[in-house]
Amino acid sequence: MSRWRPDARQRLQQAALDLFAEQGFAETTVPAIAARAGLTTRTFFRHFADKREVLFADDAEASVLVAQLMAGAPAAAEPLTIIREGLRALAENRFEGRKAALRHRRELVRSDAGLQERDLRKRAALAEAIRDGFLARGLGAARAALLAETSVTLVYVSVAEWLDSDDDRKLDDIVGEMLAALRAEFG
Amino acid sequence: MSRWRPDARQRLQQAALDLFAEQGFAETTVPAIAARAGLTTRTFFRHFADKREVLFADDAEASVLVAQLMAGAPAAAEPLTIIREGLRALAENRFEGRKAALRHRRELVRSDAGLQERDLRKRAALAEAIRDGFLARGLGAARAALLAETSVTLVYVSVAEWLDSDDDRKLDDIVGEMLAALRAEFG
DNA sequence: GTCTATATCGCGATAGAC
DNA sequence: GTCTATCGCGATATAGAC
Repeated sequence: MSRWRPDARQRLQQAALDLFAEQGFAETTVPAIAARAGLTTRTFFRHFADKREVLFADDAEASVLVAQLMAGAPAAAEPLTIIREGLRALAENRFEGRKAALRHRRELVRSDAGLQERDLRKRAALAEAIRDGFLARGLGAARAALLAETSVTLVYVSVAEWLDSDDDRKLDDIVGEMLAALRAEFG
Repeated sequence: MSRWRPDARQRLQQAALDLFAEQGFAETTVPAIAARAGLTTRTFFRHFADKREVLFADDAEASVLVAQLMAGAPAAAEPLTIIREGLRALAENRFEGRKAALRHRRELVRSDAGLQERDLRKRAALAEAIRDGFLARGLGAARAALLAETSVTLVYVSVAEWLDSDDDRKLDDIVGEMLAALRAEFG
């Protein structure tokens, strides 16, 4: 029997999400989150670097997934093929099936400038992971950066369209359309 | 004889830049900035929303410039033409001739996560300005977003290359190369 | 776990500008 | 007189140090 109830991190996360939903992000203090989880403020900051991070804690997994995919792709694979396959895996693993939760988070992020900045940082981190993957595959710096940034653009524009739409279109189908649109634009 | 020395905003900005250079961003407190400018902390926050904003205060002008350019372009102009012309104007107006200062700012931004986030937000604001410009020209939402994000990618990847290079290449020439590279990639 | 620095913002008063 | 910039004081929350 342990001194602490388990899953402190999860409880903090849940408490935070609940309070954000109830009273908004800015109006929710860290002590309030910690109290609801039955923990101290100090413990909160041991699990999350700051209040914003609660909302993006598991976004880092996307970068890890991307790194694995890119390292595992055949040596001869074309960059564009890698991107298409990678976006498919990303859509399937990290987005599909979470539409409602992602919509909800999007609203929260829209309500606070600080959250928007953190969101952008996660996006930038994903771009870096992709860029590093291409660098590791021997591409030049500029080309790797260009491909990485464009990949992330595809993800974000597609996800936005997907979250806006009420039909049952698959995210990955939208990604395909966006890629086609991009090629039409710059072909 | 006035009660206040004029240019409070400029003095605050200069004091901040000096102190950031001397002791770093995180180590510089707002009271210290205000004191060096001969003002109070409260006055600092009336001019700048937060400590980070001092470094990016005039980035908003880029969005204004973009909005003007896009509104002024001929109705029949192709999106890609508008982008090419816009990036040329942007390079000329906001980057060319400021290489040393921009390099210095980049170092500062690299040193602090909060500054990185703010930098990304300014980048996002530029993308929004471009997207809005295309929307106003009647393009669909997805197409406008795709073109805007790609434009900003071109700017940032080009600027990074430009700041890294020690030769005298013009930023706009690098932009041209990047656009060509992008077309080669997705053509 | 406790303590504390410092960012940030609200409020009322004041001093010149127009 | 009204308007705006500034000051001075204070309150609170974040975040990090000890």
